[in-house]
Order: sequence, then C-alpha cells, then structure tokens
Amino acid sequence: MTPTIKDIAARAGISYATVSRALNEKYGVSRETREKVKALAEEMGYRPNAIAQGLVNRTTMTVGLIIPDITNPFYPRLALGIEDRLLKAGYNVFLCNTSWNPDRERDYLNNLVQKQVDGIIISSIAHHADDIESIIPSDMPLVYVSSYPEDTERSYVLIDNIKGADMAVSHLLFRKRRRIAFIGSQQEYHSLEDRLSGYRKALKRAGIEVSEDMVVLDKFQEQSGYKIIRELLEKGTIPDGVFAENDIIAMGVVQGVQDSGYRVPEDVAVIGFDDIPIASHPDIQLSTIHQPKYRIGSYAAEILLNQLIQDPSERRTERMTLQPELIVRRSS
Amino acid sequence: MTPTIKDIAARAGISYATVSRALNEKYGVSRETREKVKALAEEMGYRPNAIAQGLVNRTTMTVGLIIPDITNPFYPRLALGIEDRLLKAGYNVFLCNTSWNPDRERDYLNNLVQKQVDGIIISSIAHHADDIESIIPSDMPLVYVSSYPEDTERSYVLIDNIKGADMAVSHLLFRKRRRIAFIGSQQEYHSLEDRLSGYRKALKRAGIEVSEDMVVLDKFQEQSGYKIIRELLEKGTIPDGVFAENDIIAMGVVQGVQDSGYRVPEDVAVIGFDDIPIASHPDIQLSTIHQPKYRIGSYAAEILLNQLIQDPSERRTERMTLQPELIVRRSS
DNA sequence: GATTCATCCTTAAACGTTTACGATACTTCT
DNA sequence: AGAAGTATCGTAAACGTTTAAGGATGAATC
Repeated sequence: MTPTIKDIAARAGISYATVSRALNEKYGVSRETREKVKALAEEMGYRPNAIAQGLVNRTTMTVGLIIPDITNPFYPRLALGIEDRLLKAGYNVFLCNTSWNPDRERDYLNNLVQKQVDGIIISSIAHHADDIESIIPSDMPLVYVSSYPEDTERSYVLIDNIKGADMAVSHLLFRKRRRIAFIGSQQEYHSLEDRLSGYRKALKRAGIEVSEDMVVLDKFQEQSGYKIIRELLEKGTIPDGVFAENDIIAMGVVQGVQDSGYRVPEDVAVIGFDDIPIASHPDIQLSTIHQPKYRIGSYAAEILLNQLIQDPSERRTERMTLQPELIVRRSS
Repeated sequence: MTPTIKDIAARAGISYATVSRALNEKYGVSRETREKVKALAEEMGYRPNAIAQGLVNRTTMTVGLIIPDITNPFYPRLALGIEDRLLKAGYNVFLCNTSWNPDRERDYLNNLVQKQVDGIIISSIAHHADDIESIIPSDMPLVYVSSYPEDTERSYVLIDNIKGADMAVSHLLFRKRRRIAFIGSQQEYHSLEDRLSGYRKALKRAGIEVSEDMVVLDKFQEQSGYKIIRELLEKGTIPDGVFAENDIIAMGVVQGVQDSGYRVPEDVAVIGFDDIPIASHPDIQLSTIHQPKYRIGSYAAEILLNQLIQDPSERRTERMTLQPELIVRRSS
C-alpha cells in the first residue's frame, strides 16, 4: 500500500540498498542519484517503516512510561515534562496507567519489553526492585520517578519525601497542633512510606508520641480522605491537625472535616502534598508541599536519554533528590 | 541477549519454525514437543519480539491517541476510558499530547503511521479532515473523539455540543440573564465552534441579539477565563451571565468576577462545560454541562476495535452523539 | 598498457518472526 | 503388498529495512 524503498528503487532503476543509503545520507552515492531518490521519495509519499527499522537497528525510538493514576493531576504534569523532553529527542512514549494495580504494572512491564522499548520511566507501586527489574533485561535503561523501590541500584528523580513530610508536620506543630493525624491510601507506594516516616520524625523531634490510631490508611484514593476523617471524627478521635499523603486526599479531608461540623483550619488544620494546580484556587487554598512536577518529569527524561546514548557498560546511576517547598495557605 | 525462538529450537534440537508453531498453538506439532517447547520457553524466559511479529503480521497491537491538553482534567479521564478498553483487547497506546499545537499534531500523526500503529483515536484541533486524513493511509482505522473536523466521513464519538451549549445558555436565560457572554480560547477546535453556535442559537430563540463584544476568545487556556473577564469588566462591558467554553475557563471567569468586586452568581452567573471533578467540589460548585468522559473514551475505543477486526472494505462509519446533561450548582 | 585507486553501485546477509510448502515416516485401507 | 492418507517436522521465503563486502567503471598513475 504505502510505498517501500523497493518501490522507489524500482522507479529509480537502482537497487533498494542504494535508496536506503541515499535517504540516510550515507557515503557511496552520487549527488545525482541521491537527489533523484529524495525527489521520488517525496513524490511517492514514502515514509520509512519504523517497525522494520526497529528490527534491524535494535532500537525503536520508543520509551514506556508507567504511572499509577492519570486521574490525579500530579501525574499528567509529570508526564508532560517527560513527553516534551523525549519528543525533542525523537522518542515516542507508551503511556501506561496501572490504576494502582500491581498486576497491571507487571503486565505492562512485560508488554513494554516485548514491544522493545528503548527505555522505561516508572513511578512504581512495587515494593521490591526485583518486582520490576527481574522483568526487564538488565541492560535496559530504567529510571524511577517520584517513587522507587528502596533496594534498587537504578537512577531516580524525586522529591525529598521525608523532608517534605517533616516540613509539613513541623508547620502544623508550629501552628500549635499536637494531635496530628496522617491520612493516606493503602497503596504500596514508596513515597507514601517516606512521607510517613517524615511524619514520625517530625513528631518525635517535638517529643510527641505517635499514636497509631492517628495513622490511617485506606484502600482507595479518591474518596479516602473524606471517608477516613469522617470515621475518625465520629469515633471521637479528633485530631487538631492532619497531614495527608497528597492533595487529593487532603481535599477530601477538608470536606470531611467541614461536613462533620468542624472548621478548617481553626479546629483541624490540614496540609497536603504535591501542590496540584487546584490547591492554589482562592476557594480551596490548601496548604501543601510543592513539587516541581514538570521539572521532575523532564529531569527523569534527561537522565533516561543519557543512558540511552551511553554504552551499557559505562552507565552510571544518577539520582536526583529535589528540595520540597512549604506552601502555607488557608487550610492551616 | 534475551532468547529468541532460535535459541529455544537449538536447545530442543528442532527447527525454529516448529517452535513458533508450538508456541502459537498451530496444528502440526505433537503434544510431546509442544510441551517440551513451552517448558523450555518458560525456563529460558522467552518473550516474543513484538517488533519482529509486527513486521510479518503487519499489525502492532498498538494504537495512537492524540489529545490537545493532558493538563485539562477532561482528557485524562477520556484517555483512561480509552486505555482501559484497549488494554482489555491487548492493545497498547501511544499517548500524544499536542499542547494545542497543530504542527505537533501533524508531526505526531506522521510519527504514528511510521510506527505502524493499527489505529488512531484523536481529539483533533485541525479544521479540515484533510489536515489529518491526508497524512494517514486511507485504510487506517481512525475515530475522532470529543472533537472532529466537520468535513470528515469518519467515525466519531462526542457530546452534542450545540445542544449542550444551548442548554447552558437557556439555563442562564431562565435565570433572567440577558447580557450573556461567551468566553473561550482561540484554539481552532471544532467543539468550540459548536458550543458557540449553540450559544447563538439559544440567544436567538430568546429574541436576544448577539452582541459581538460579548464573544471573546483568547489565545491560551489556563489563564484565559480570568484575563478575559477582567478586561471585559474593566472596559465596562458587564455581562450578567457567562457561558464558558469549558470548566477550566469557567473557573477562571468566576475568580475574575470576584476579584473585580462582583458577586457570582448574583451579579454574574457563570456556567461551564465538561463537569470536571473539581466542579462539584463544595467550595467551587460550578454549574456546568456534564460529559461522561470515561464512557466517551470507552465508546471510542470500542468503535476503533470494531474497525480493527473488520475488513477495510466493509467498514462502516459509526457516529455517536451523546446527550449532554445540565448540572446546576452555585455559580448560577 | 597495465596497475592502482576512488567512486558508485549491487549482492547478500541480517534482524526475529510467521507460514506455505515439501519431506519423511508411520497408519490405515483395499 | 502397494496405495493412500495422516501426523509431524524442516526448508525457505517473506515482512522492510540496514550494512558489510564485493563488483564494475572510469580516471589517474607509472
């Protein structure tokens, strides 16, 4: 249907190998035929078959991006940073949304190696490096972004979650809160754990004992914050501050607090994490820890690109930990 | 590196053609060798090279999805509906974000055909069908979603934009508004035009003349609503109702109205389009026209899948126009 | 006039699969 | 026993491209 180099060769009266070299600017073809070939290619609407090229070149100019939740505004911006950077370098990206499903993450990884992607960027929900790295060839470039399994040797780009959480909780402490809850989702996500340990760290430093019924994790994301805080309040466990795993959950918490007849921030101060766009809306004004989402994405892409051009033997792992930023708004 | 069927064949002491047939459950291989081959494949960690398969099968189990703005919460949900449906059928998706850039849309289309995708779903910003359909092979399945060029013969899935806009404006009229503005972005987007004509239609039916300074389009998306309404108000052009192209813009309008010292909805009633999740937030309460985003996506995927299994000759164009739903909230 | 050399092109193999066809051996039938 | 059929496997071509190696041509050198 669409013309191949053989079609061009036939019309030009030369062999298709010459056509290939002409189009790829290789040596050994005269200016004359090169121009003739190019004109013909243009005229016939020739477009190289990337699949065939991929087979012989052993590179597909394609990378896989695995994220847990495209519905959380954090990830689209991250993905945008990645896509923009990779596109500039000529790569396309397979976007894979796992919806927090570890099986789906595994399946997608398998899929991506079968599809011969050149590299993978992943915001993983797996706990162990092996869950991921045993699936992919050991020489396949991989960079973790925003979350990673702690026993990995690979590159990653992420915010300092411990420090960010520490800052958030310290801020609540500064606001004279003493009964500070941590509310999150039950997903096995390494950044969750770091945020949790940052939470513990800050409380410990302040000499406050962490009461375990103040740490509540729930199965789902979207409605988690709302549900959890309402249950807490009804049970009579009344925190005066809440640090939520992320802004989506934090917004649920704020709603829940208000619907239970309490005031934010007077009765319960709330702070989230991520600084998604809506958090700064005048009618929302959610305090949070800022993450430079787009930048994190483009850094991750940059690191992957470095690995892509390097010899596997001399690949170094590059790790970036970006500094979080406290954003104080009305909710605290 | 990773084993191929030849490696398996060598270890099994048979030809690689037989290995292929064994793994693909084809006739002509004994139970015995089939099982031996499968065991070996499992043991050696064999995974078929999808690129090589793609070359011979002339199908890549891959589809391209082109959207203008992953940053607008409308699209991730649309994409999710598409991805979920396609994944179930074994397809992977290239997500392509054009950032409202027509050149980038064109480049991506080219890219996708070179990458030999089996089909394309696109929320296009192009005006003419030719801008898109001249790029792709005529037998390549394509379905438009949420927006489409009006001179196309292809399938599409979208909301009835004219009717939705009509409903929105009629609602404002019902609220006794007479000076109703339309605020949108300047992107060439067909759904924009339909919404604009729905706006005109409703006004006309009510016997209200459309004043052209009440229709304002701006270049960008995110800040458009805010900027435009503030300029309008400062110019002394004070609408008592605003229909915005989408919820993102509508939210900007609400902010702008309030920052200019007017009240929503008392002085200016505002209604948007899409019903993105945040619109229902208790502190936002934006009136809007609901779109079933996830469902639109999965319908589009369904239609594409139908085309993928059909013979190109007997492909019928399927067009779905979903009914919009008016959601009245505090902003009107 | 033979040799060398550069230039331009062709041949052929390779990438990892699938699949039509042919070959072989074994069964079954007459 | 010979013919015919069946089950199993191998050979080879094909998908569209890149690229190493080699061949042809003509010009330059001696």
